[in-house]
Amino acid sequence: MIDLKLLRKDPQGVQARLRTRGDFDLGSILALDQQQRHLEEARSQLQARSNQIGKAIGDKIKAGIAPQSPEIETLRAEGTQIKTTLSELEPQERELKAQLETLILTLPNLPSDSTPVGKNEAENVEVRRWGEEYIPQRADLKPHWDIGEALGILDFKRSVNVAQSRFVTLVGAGAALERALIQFMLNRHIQAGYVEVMPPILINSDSLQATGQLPKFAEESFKCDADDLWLAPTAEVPVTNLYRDQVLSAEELPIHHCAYTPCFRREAGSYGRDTRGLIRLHQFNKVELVKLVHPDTSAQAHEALVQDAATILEALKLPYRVLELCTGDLGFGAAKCYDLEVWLPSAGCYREISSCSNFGDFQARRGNIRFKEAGQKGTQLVHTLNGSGLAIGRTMAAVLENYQQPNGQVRVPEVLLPYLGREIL
RNA sequence: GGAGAGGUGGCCGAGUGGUUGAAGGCGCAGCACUGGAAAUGCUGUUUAGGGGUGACUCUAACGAGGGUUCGAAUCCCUCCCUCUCCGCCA
Repeated sequence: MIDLKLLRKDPQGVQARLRTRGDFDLGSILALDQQQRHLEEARSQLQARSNQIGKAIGDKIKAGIAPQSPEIETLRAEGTQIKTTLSELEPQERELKAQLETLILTLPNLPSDSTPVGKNEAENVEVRRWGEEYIPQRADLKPHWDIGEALGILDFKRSVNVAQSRFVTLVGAGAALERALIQFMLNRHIQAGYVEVMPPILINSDSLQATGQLPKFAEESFKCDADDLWLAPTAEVPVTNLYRDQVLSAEELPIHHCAYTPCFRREAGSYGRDTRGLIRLHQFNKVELVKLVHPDTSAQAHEALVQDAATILEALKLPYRVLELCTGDLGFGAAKCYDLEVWLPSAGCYREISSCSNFGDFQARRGNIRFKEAGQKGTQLVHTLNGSGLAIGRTMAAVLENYQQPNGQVRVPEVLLPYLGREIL
């Protein structure tokens, strides 16, 4: 959620920064805000008088004046009068506030000053590449689904029986590889200082609203209607929401978490895309990195987060590149975002495997996640960041494709040997 | 699923209609004491919104929403959540 005070103070400035992401109607928000404040002023003045009356009656009764005396009856009558007026103003104000909230919740975050301006993904900026010497140089490279099915470790067909299309069953070495990847990544991150958490993955609506998936992207998540709970689309949601409505002390920051969870996405609106393989499934595993930090350190924390995710790809010797997303391609809540894209030889291109975002105070304001500096008055909003470290299914795809051998076998990346206990899949 | 208890400030915890924004404690900050510290003593310390350049000021908030009343943390209703015991179950 963007800062309403900032919007009030500098509407042009906010408008200009938002325009780099699309068209948004700030005028009606400002108008509602002004109306609401007028009402609030009128209402609070009435309440002040009402409080006076209440106190005066109390004092008089205490002083021994009879409760039924005309003096008190007059005050009582005025009190009743005020109450009638208030009972009209209050619902109006509440309604305005609700409208205002609805509108402001649908506004995306302001891009950071350093985010390149651009219309869409074509204008993202490539920051660097790594590992081109590891790119397989052969003509007969197969896509990972062919490799996996031939080895009998990926079963898409029978998964349709069990669920739907866009689900997979991992068999034998496939399941073992998935587990190994999870374990390997978590161990790395824990070593780097992240505290592992295993959060609930059925989550409530407040949580989704705090991190920005609601109200705008309800159709992207699976919902258990009977219980008013949702399947987490990413561990970002439950992990960040561990701190919702809390006041942390400054010394508790920074908070670094890593988490393995399954993730569930409806992938509405991407029906034709990536229909085969592990790239776009309704259910997939992911190791996520989440940080809550002091605002002064969030930029560095972001760079470090990207590097922590990239380290995994380097350890697996998977070629990748780093993109900085332009304003037009930025996720809803992100102020700044780097994508890591891994090399997929069968497609001959890089595909997203991690998205590392700095949300600034956007999520913290929605989720009311604050911290207090010892000895200072008031509270401040934390900055939240997160990134995949990494998406397991896509990593598996990259491993199968980059490590495939001419005879159809797949070599196991060196760093996974201790986890898998075999050199060949 | 059945029975009961409860939701109060950063935390613990009092408080059943009128200076209760809320006792007390912890924590935190300042001061005193000390060579320095600990201990101790004193003082201060909620958040959010509005108005004002500012000192400051108004309002709201004791799980949420409604009701009674001139006045509600306190009484009534509805909902949500947590805990304990029993049952069932991975």
